[in-house]
Amino acid sequence: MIDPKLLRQATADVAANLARRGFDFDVDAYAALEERRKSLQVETERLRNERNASAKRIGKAKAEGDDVAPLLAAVKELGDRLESNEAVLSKIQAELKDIELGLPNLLHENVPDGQDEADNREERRWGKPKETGFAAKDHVELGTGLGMLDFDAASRISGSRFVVLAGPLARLQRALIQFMLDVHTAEHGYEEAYVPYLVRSQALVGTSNLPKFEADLFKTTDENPYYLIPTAEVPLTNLARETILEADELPRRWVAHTPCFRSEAGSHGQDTRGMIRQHQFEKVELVQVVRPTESADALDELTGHAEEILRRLDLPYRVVALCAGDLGFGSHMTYDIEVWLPGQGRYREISSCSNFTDFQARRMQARWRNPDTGKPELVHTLNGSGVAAGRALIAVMENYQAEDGSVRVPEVLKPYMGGVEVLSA
RNA sequence: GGAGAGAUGGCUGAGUGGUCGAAAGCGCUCCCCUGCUAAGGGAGUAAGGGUUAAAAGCCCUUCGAGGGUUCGAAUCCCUCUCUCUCCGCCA
Repeated sequence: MIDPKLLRQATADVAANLARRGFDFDVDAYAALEERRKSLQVETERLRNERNASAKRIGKAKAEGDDVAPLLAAVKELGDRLESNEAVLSKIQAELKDIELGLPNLLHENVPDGQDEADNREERRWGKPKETGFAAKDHVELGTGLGMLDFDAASRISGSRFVVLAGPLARLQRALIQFMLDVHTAEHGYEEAYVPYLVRSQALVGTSNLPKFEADLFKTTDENPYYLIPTAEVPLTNLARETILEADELPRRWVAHTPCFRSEAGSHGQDTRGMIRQHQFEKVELVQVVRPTESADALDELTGHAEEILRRLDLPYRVVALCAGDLGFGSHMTYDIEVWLPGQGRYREISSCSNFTDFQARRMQARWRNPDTGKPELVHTLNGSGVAAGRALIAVMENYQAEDGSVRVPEVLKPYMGGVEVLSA
């Protein structure tokens, strides 16, 4: 959520910033509603004050044994007026809240202009796509050739967009996850967490997946539903929910491996081949909760933590700054890391690192006590994939393939593979 | 799944219709005293919101959540959520 105060006072500036995303904010409708809210709230609070004062007088009169009947009559009419005012006010406040929850985050000034993926700005590249000397296979061909990747079995069990991994390939994914967790906890200062995979709607409102993106989520059917997490960002960021952290507790850094569940309604037709886009995939997620002044640096640092994983795996990648039109709803600034996939002959997203500033913190009332003011203030939250394990598996398969369809195990994963050094049929 | 108890400020915990945003303690901040770290004394210390250019001030809301009774609710009634204890079941 954008600061409601800022929204009121600088409505035009906010609208101009959001327009860079292609977001059309109806300023006049908002301003009219806000105007009504203001006059009605002032009046309602005045009536409440009157009512409270009367109630106090009655209490006092009673204590002194006076007749309270005339006082009671006077306050009756007040109550009716108050009631009708309150009803209208809460309706208007709910409408305003809906508007506020529907507004995306303000953009950082360094976010490039643009409408979609094609306008993202490349920041840097690491590693060079290797010359194989033969026609590189994609992960589907490699995996099915090894007999370790089975989409048919998955579809018989669960339908499309699921996969079954078998044997050493399943283990290779697990090795990737262990490796990433070890690096982030031992070297990058993250605390490992095990978190719920089913969450309540309020947790998703906190991270700004709800109310706007319900269609992307799986949910259970009862009247008080659980949602399956689309990313560990949801439970991890909500660890700071409704708390006031002391200054010396910041920054908080959490890492977790979880499965992620995405309905991805509307994405049909895209990436239908292979395991690029699945309803269920594994990911190691990094979350940071920091002081507001430190979030910009923290984003660079966090992105570097994710990059380090790819470097150690010796996977070529590039980093792009997402343009205004491609940026996620709650993000202030996002770097995507794209890994080289020889089978596709191009870079594909494997991590997305974002600074949410106070956007999520305001929704979940995640605060810290600023020693300068002594007052609780909103923290800034960040998250990034560190990295997506399913896609990392694809990248390893395609980048470490040999002409005969076998796949070498990357050096850093060998300790996790129980002696297996090559995956072969 | 069954039975019972509970949810109050950063924390512990009192409070069963008005003078309660809430005793006391801990913690924290400031001051005083004390010629050593210790100890003692005093004052202050919840959050959210409105009004304001901003602050001060004033006002509103909040004692798990939602609804109700009442002129007035932390306190009475209803529903829900969560926590704890015991039993059952289970990994």
